[in-house]
Amino acid sequence: MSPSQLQRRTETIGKLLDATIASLCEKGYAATSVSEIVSRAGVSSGAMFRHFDTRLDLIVAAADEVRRRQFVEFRRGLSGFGSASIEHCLELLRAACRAPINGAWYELLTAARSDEELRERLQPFTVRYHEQIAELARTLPVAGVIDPRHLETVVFSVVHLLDGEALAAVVHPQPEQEAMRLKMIAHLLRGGTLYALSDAG
Amino acid sequence: MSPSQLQRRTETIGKLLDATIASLCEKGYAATSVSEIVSRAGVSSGAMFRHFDTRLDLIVAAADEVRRRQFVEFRRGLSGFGSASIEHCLELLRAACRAPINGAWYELLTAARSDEELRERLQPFTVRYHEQIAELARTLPVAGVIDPRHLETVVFSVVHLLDGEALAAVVHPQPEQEAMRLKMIAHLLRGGTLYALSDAG
DNA sequence: GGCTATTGCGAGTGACCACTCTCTAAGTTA
DNA sequence: TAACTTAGAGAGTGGTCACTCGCAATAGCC
Repeated sequence: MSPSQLQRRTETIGKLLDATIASLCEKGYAATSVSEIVSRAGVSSGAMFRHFDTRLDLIVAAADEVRRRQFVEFRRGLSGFGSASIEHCLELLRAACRAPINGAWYELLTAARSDEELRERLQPFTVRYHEQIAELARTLPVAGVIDPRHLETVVFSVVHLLDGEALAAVVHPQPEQEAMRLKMIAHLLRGGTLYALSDAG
Repeated sequence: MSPSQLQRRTETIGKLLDATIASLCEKGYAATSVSEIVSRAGVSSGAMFRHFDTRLDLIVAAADEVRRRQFVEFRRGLSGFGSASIEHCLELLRAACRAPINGAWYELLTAARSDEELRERLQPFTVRYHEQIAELARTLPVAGVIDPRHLETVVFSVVHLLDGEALAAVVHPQPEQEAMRLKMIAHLLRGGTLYALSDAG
C-alpha cells in the first residue's frame, strides 16, 4: 500500500518543521539556511519550496510548533501532581526556558529586533504565546496566593527573569546563584520579603 | 599639519567601532558584514583588515566598547544625585537595557548560543561586565537594604528580569504591565511583600 | 491503461559573503 | 632627499545564499 498524497505531504512538512526547529536551536537563525534545513530533513530544496513559499514562511510555522510543544511538555510535567507546589512549577518553568527547543524562540525574538518582516510575522504568534501562558498561570498554585489584578505582572516577571537568566547563562552560568534565585522567588511568591532571605536558603 | 600615523590609525579604528556597534544594533549580528561596516565607517575593507585580523576580532572589540559606554551612561545618570533613590536606579537600569546600544549586546549573546568561537571570545568580556555590574551595585542604595550575602543574586535577578522584558517587548510591548513591574520591584527591594501590592501602585 | 494533479528533485542563477593580494599614498627617519 | 614603514584602496577568489524552473515519479480518477 503506497502512501496517499496527503500522507506524503504531511510527512514531508513534519520533517521540515522538525529540521527547522533543530537547526534554529543548534545553528541559530542566520545559519538556518534552506540547504541546512533540507539536508537535515532529508528532502530536496525543491520539495521545501513546494510546501512553503519562502524560507520565512517555514520558520514562522516552526515557531508556532515550538510554542505548541512547550505547552505539551509543561503540562506533562504537571500531570500526576493534583496540585503542584510553587517550587515544582518554578522548576518546570526554568526547565522550559533552558530546554534546547526554547533556544529557537530566543533566536527568533532576537532576530526580530533587526528584521522587520520577521518581527511582523512573529508578532501574532508571540501574543498568542503570552495569552496561553497567562491562561495556564491562572490554573497554577501561584494564582491562589497573588492578587488576581497583579497575577499577570508577577507571572511574566518570573518568565522574563528566567529568560534573561537563560540568555546570560550561555556565556556565564552561575549555578549557585541560580539555585538561590529559585528559592528566593518561591519565598517572595509565598509572601516573604527580601529581608528574611536566609530563611529561604 | 598632516595627521600622524597614530592619529590616522586611532581615528580609523574609532570609526570602525562606531560603525560596528551601530550595525549590530540596527541590522543584527549576521547582517553586520564587513561591507556593511566599512561602508558605514567610510573606509575600505582593506583598511579594516589592516587593523583587525578578522571580522570577529572587530566585533569583539566593539562589544567591549559597548560595555564601556553603558557604564559611562549609567554613571552619568547617577551624577548629581548624591544618593539616588531605588526608583531612580531602576529607571536607569531599565533605560540601559532598552538603550539601542544594548541591542548590540543582546545580538552577541544570542549569536553566541550557536557560535562556539564567538562564545569563547565573548566569555571573558561577559564575566568582566558582570563583575563591573556587581561592583557598581555595592555603591547603590539597594546595597543598604539587602543582606550583602544575597546582593548579587538580587541585583542580577533584576538585571535578568529587565533583559528578558526588553527582549519580549520587541514583539509584544506591554507598557502598563511594565510600569507596574518597576513599582513592584522597588516595593520588594524596600522589604514589601507581593501580598500588599496595591500599596505599590 | 491513460489522463491529470500533486509531489519531489537538483542543477542553475545572480547576489552577497569573508577574506586576500597587490598596488598606491603618506608619514617617519636618517 | 632617499629609504623604509604604515595605512588605505578595491578588484579578485572561492564559497554560500534564497529561490527558480523544467523534468521525473507517483497518486487519484476514469
